[in-house]
Amino acid sequence: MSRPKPQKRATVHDIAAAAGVSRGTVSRVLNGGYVSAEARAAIEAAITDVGYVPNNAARTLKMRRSQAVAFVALEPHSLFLDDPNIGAIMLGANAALSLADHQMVSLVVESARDTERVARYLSGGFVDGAIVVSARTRDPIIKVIADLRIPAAFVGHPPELSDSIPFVGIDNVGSARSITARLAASGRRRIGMIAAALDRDSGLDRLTGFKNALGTEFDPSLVADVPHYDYGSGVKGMRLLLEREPAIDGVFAASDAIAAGALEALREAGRSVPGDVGVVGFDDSTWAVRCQPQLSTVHQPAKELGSFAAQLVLRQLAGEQVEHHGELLDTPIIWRDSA
Amino acid sequence: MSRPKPQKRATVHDIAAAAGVSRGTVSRVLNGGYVSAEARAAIEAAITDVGYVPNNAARTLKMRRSQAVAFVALEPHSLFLDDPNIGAIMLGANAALSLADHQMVSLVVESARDTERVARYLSGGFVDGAIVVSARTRDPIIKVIADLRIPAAFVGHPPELSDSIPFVGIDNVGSARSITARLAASGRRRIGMIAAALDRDSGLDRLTGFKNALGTEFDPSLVADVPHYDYGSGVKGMRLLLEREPAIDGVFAASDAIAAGALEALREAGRSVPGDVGVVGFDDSTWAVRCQPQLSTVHQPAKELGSFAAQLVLRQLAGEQVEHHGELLDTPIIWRDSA
DNA sequence: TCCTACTGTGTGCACGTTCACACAACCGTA
DNA sequence: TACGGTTGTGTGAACGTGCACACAGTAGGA
Repeated sequence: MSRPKPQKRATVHDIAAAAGVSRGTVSRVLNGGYVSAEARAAIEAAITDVGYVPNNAARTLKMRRSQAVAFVALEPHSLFLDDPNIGAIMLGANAALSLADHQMVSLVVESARDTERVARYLSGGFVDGAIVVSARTRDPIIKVIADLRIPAAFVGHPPELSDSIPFVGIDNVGSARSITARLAASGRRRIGMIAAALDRDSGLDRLTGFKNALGTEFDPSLVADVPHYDYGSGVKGMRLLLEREPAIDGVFAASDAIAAGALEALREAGRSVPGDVGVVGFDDSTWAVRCQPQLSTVHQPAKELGSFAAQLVLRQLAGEQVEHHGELLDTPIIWRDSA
Repeated sequence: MSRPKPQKRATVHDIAAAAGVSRGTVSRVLNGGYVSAEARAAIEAAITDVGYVPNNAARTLKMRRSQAVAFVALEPHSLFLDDPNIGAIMLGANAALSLADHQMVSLVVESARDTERVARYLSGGFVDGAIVVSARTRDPIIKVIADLRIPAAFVGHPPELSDSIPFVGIDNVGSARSITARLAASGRRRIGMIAAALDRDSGLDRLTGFKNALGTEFDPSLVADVPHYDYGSGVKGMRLLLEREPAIDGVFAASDAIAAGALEALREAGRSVPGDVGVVGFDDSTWAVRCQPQLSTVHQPAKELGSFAAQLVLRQLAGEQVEHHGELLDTPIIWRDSA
């Protein structure tokens, strides 16, 4: 296997030689310390002259600090292609890390092969901490991260074995209960739910909140269980509900994408929204305002989630002892036209 | 500023001591070489015993290879929130790099501050190469990458100063021409375009293709110029076109998101699609099948673009001399219901 | 004059890894 | 017996950086 040429690059030694000083003085120019004006000038000239850039690998090795934090995205297929929130979470995290002069590097885990490689990457000293998004309870990477004892934070409900790792999320149970209650308060009698991702806490919690809101009126036959938070699942779920209960007049969809699909199925069945059926979603993603009619939904503060998770990691990096029970951000209900 | 505890981790020295051998032998177990069965067994036992993981920073420093490739996303706001393609491109690149046992780390550039920090990261030896997506011609990071002489590849049309950097893209001019021609062939007389992102080559090229297809029939007043590839721009652009030419009967939208917005504006104006107006989009993103009616559009092979760009970088990493004029992938036209 | 404080500079070492080299057994053959 | 090849192991150096330390010169005060 042919290796490429080493691509020789300037080091502190080279600029030291060029400026006629020692490596130590160069280091002091770069990192602060007592340096005479003429030495500083000569060194800075030499630096721009040879186009010197510090070698991060060496610096990291010595300092045990890489100034980088990983953003680990699990199940990226559904995440990147169906869930518009992930982008906002990333941007929020990036902004917060950027302010603290840290680099965010995002890692995509889509296969077992990836899990192993990412674990190697995380443990290898390239990053100081990790933000983990959308972890299924059973994902092996979680145990890896817990074992590494690397400063970390979860976005979303924490998996059970992560009691040592802080998290930030939203109150899925409470939010689902609130919006369902509001839907019921608008006079709807037969309210169903299209529940998704019941293998994840977010999915389970939204279902629980729905049950709580309806209390004794809850009818299990009015819950359609679909695998994903996506549009296609919404179409299928709504068709199923209409088949089971033609008199249905209210639907809580577990995500905006699902709600959009439900609207399509309702249109197909000749029902008007919100006239015949009231529909509410979850996320307040870009889906919500694209639909006809626009969706009433639960606002998920995606950017803030990313930003808060980044803070959690940064605080641990600063040596602070972070309380581990996590934080839930507010989720205001946005009432539009679909219910 | 308090630094966190060094978090002492096992090194080759530790396992060497635990197994009663020298560091060299441990290295040989890890990287291959002549090792006796009993030494190997003792070392492997010690490794799992202390939970040893190699330090990548040290390895990178010595080897001058990090086995990581950066995925640089410029303008992430519009990219992550409006353009569903970026996710697919990322996944394609990740899959290809994963197969070659490389780690993809994606970097988000959203401000000047980011540019500088990412430049430092790229040049600091943490990555062996870079894939750059959606580069505006004028983005400063491009010059940085060119100057670094790091193996790189662009997704999309290459900016002018990147003649030393290979790229993979699609034939925006040809694709736009083809789908416009097909729209014209279906009997439409007054065909307009909602053109977007004219500060990017993709945007300019799609407009050029549109002009080419219409030839002498091209009417500049039927081009609405909007800033972004997003839904809102589509709504505004279509309203503008309807105002300028009420008799318009065909529209080429520069993206599916724009086309979706155009459908909304047309619905609002009481026009039927495809009855009164035929609409075609570009990208074949998830938008295309969410719309009512579903969009006729140009399929953009997003996953393949990512994968191909990764190959370009990997080939350079393997020492291969890559031809620099780039490659254009096929973009079949998908004809659905909107025209 | 001597001591202390401050400014400025050079040298050695360590971070954890890989690799080249030296060397030591062992085996088969001349 | 002596030689060369194979298998197996240990040692030293180097990758590029930052920091502790040593040291030199100057200035001010006792």
